[in-house]
Amino acid sequence: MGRPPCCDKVGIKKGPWTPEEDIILVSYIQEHGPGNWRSVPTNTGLSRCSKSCRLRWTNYLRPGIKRGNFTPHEEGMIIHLQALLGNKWAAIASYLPQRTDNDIKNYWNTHLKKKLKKFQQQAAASMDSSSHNHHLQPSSDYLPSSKSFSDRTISSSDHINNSDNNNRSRSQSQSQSSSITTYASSTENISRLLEGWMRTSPKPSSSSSPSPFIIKGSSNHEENNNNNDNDDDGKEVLLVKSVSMPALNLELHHHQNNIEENNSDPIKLSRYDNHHHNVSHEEFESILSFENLNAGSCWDKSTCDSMPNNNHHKCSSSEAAAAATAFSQQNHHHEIEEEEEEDDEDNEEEKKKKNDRDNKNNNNNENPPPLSFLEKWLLDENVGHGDEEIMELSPMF
DNA sequence: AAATGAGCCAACCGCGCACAG
DNA sequence: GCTGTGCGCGGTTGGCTCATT
Repeated sequence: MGRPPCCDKVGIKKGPWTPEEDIILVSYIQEHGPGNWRSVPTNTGLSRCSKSCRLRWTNYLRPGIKRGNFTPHEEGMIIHLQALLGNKWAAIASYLPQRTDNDIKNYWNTHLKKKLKKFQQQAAASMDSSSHNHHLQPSSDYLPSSKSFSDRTISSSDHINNSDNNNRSRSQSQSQSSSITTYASSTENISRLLEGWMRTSPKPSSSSSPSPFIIKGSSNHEENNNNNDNDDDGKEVLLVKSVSMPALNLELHHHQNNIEENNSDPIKLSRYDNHHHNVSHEEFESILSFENLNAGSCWDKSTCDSMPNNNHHKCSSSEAAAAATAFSQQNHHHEIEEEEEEDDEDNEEEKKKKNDRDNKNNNNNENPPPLSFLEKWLLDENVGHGDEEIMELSPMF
């Protein structure tokens, strides 16, 4: 007996959603909360299958979604996490609460894959040349200068990246211009649509699915990144999140206090997380440790074998991991440079502290396990980038 | 001006997992 | 333990726009 279709194929509308459909869907979810998707088409009269409704909501209508350009930080996150987790877009998206897995996946496929490939080639070339010097320098060193990956890519192939950037901006303007004719590209419509009701607490769903919203106090942090226009006046803002546990079932001990202090937000362990990432804290720490990430030669098969799901593609190349690490570091470095102009003193202090930590972690094995590269990175981001609220929603960080 | 190619992204499809009965 | 149902995930596609020829 074959699996029955999720819904009757007959009479099911496909293709782009219309404003009317969106309004209907949003109104329904406002009233009943997300979930129970099966009943949505029936109760709303939408000629869409339940999956389509869910997808439309999660990828587009859901409030708090950030669209548009990915920041260098986000790029670095994605590349890094992709190297670690493979194409686990949902898991990666859990680290970037404002981005949908679909968005990240698209961005990876259309931008980052190319960038990384190019970067790998450059890294390989650099390694070749450096091999003549009989020793492999740290990844952050064998990369030329302090220029960011993006910058270096531009310098090496301006036309490509310019076109890429142009594409991004083009895509932006395209979205805006095409919104005249292509409704699906306009988030503003939805934002306005949602604005009215987002500030009212949605009724708790009668079903077992809790409301995905948490109310967050007004925050300046939102201003820069949230394109959703929900907090344009700095009032109380509702941020989305059914905060699913970040991909690996981590319990980062030094964040535990924060979790406990802020445990008013229930943590929803997704099924995915529970069943696809049963990796121990130690394993992940080990995998993420700065040493492992930093030295391409350490990113060997044995390390890969300890990875969840043992995805070969994500570990198939130590260069990939090294490139990803270097990319992240370069991005991070680039951001620090940018920050320096604004907040020089604070960053100096932070960098000193960071260096101290790094030195301690690298030199003293008797100390508690070092912060993973990712942790440090994220922590530094949180300190140095008050405007980046990427991890803010995740109690893990 | 028209044809073609490339890039982008929203949406679809199929599969697998969890859970209730 | 089995079956049906609902949901989530990752891969892929289709259609749109812009750039190039």
